[in-house]
Amino acid sequence: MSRRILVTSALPYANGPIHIGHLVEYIQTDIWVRFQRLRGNRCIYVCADDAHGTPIMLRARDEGCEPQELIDRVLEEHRADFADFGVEFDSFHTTHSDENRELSVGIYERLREGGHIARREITQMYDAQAGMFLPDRFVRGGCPRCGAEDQYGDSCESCGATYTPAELSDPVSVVSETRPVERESEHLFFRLENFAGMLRDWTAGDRVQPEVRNKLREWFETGLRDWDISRDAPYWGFEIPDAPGKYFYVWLDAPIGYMASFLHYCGSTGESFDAFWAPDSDAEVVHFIGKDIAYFHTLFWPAMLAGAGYRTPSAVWAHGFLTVDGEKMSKSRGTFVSARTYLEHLPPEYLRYYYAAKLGSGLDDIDLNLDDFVLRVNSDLVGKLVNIASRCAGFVVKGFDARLSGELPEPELYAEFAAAGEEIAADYESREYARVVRSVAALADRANQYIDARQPWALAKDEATRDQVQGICTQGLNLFRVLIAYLKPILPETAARSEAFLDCDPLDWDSPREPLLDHRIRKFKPLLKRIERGQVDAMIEASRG
RNA sequence: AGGGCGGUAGCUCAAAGGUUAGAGCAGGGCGCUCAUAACGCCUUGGUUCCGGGUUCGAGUCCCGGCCGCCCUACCA
Repeated sequence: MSRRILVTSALPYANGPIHIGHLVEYIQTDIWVRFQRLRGNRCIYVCADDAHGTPIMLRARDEGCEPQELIDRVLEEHRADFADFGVEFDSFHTTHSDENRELSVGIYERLREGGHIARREITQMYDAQAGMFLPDRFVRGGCPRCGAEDQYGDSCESCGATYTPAELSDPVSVVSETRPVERESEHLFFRLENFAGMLRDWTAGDRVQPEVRNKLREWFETGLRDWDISRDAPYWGFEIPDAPGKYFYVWLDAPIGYMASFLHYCGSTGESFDAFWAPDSDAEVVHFIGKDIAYFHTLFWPAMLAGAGYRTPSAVWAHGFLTVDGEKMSKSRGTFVSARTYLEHLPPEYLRYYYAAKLGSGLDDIDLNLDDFVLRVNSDLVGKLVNIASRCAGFVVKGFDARLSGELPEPELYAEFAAAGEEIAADYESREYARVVRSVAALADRANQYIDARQPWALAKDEATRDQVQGICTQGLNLFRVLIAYLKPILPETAARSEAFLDCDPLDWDSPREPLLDHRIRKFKPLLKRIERGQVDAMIEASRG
């Protein structure tokens, strides 16, 4: 019986372009989604732009436009970037949508009715010049403990002290560059403590990774505090129905955006929303996120869902960050590469492949080593994998009218390749893509060894042995076909070109069971091009700023 | 500062406490010529970050350092 799975990636913030750091997550998720579909599972992949919050409001103000114009423009850019990287969403929506407003208000009201919302006065920094309350991060000043200059209003990057913005020496609003004042305001809070028991149970299983579970223990031990979910006008977001002039904090409606995007999908396809979100749903809901936002997704989010009468997620899977040549991405070093800039210099599948070659199931950061990237892609994909097809195709096309033989000379070898699919599938399922890539590369080596040992080029020269060449190349091409099937979640375009070359049905996970025999293939055209270090250098140069 | 995670060959990564720590790539040598200078065979390369400890046995477990990343609830 096939599974029904709703998959999400974290919502990119709608105030800037997608970059190669973001893409780790979307590529990781897309690979998993494509794998599930190839296995015959029903897998729906949704995402959205995170289109609310102070930074978007201020950015629009800076650009002299309405927030709506900004987020509309960014939405189109994001959609194009993802599409060009082969990230195949069923729905890429926006949190500033009717669906999200309806769901956010609904969840809020249910939480309120359940006694999970509290109101109380807090003191916050206020920028009189700009006429707005300031998030802690929008106040900068000297650290009260170590004296470091120009620190955020909530903590010091230099000594690690945590404090309130009022404690800073010489606090300055980053909005107006003036000194902010303290002002009282009533805020709404989500009473997370009400869900302490539920959350302990929920996080105890394998819904979260062991590293995250360790992390959560800390939160439980220090006690769950109320979560401030309102912001005062002016704020770009949804106004709270029973609190005029107050808006939902962007992080309240952001995860609800997952549901909203799915609801949007339901609207256009007739899929049942409740089948996935009702408390008794037997469908799976899986969130892919970065390790930095684990607590939003493993504390607030499941608690909100439980409190509002929805099902909780089946799993929340966090990944690490991207470094480039061992360091944080940096504009001055040119390693802060946008998705678009990458696409102007290199094919998207190479990045998909390289990320896959680095990704495991844990939270470790992954490194894009630019030298390694060039060598690895050229060696694995062109030198090993595509080479198998390239070296066999000519013999079959020229010598045998492009026709594959009626049987395999070494069915046992083929069976070994086909049998490897089980372990590879388990690795995809558990997000151990680096293991997938290693397994396939090892099989590609064996395929090349096979061809090397049989020496079809020598046999072709002798009339007595010429007939063996067709079988050997048929064997080689079938081994190639199996490997392409295994890599199809990572390299969808290459897989499509390979299917066209082999003139076979679209490959799925069961395709390797039956080899392609007594069948006409097409003329071979290079499936992938080798890359040169110069292309990477040009990309880095174009990203330097 | 506290907490979490990590540190293994030039590079990228593997190794349920158990042979002499392994692969791929890069480097060196040989072979081959079907293939996008692709492929095959052989080969160099290690104080497993440092210092202690537990154990018959430690890359792995414990303690203390160093380095990197993340979190610390109002950046998103």
